[in-house]
Amino acid sequence: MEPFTQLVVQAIRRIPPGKVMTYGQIAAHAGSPGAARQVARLLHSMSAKYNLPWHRVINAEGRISIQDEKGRCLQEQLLRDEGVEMKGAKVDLTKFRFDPGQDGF
DNA sequence: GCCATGGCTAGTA
DNA sequence: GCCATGGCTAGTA
Repeated sequence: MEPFTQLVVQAIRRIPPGKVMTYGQIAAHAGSPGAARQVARLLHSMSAKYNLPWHRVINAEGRISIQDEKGRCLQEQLLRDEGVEMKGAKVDLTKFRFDPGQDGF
């Protein structure tokens, strides 16, 4: 596994329940700001295999990015179950964004 | 809503 | 070449 991939996986693993991170945030944290799309691709291809909390990753607008209807419902459900509120279709990032720097990692 | 970005992978030679 | 992004612009009300 490439170092970037490794760091992305690690970052996603560390998102605590009830918090979210954005694709761009994770990319930046893994040392490649601007590589947000790769994070999305990695999530898609590796979340099952590596048992990642994929549902805690959303886009910079605070929206669920997944296209498939079932998938997006599931993601929303999982987030709500953890206490992440959604107003409209959006998560309030000022409240629920996880910042690895500040939150003790 | 357009398009630059960039790490990865499938698929060819 | 792909893409579960993101940031900026044009164009409407």
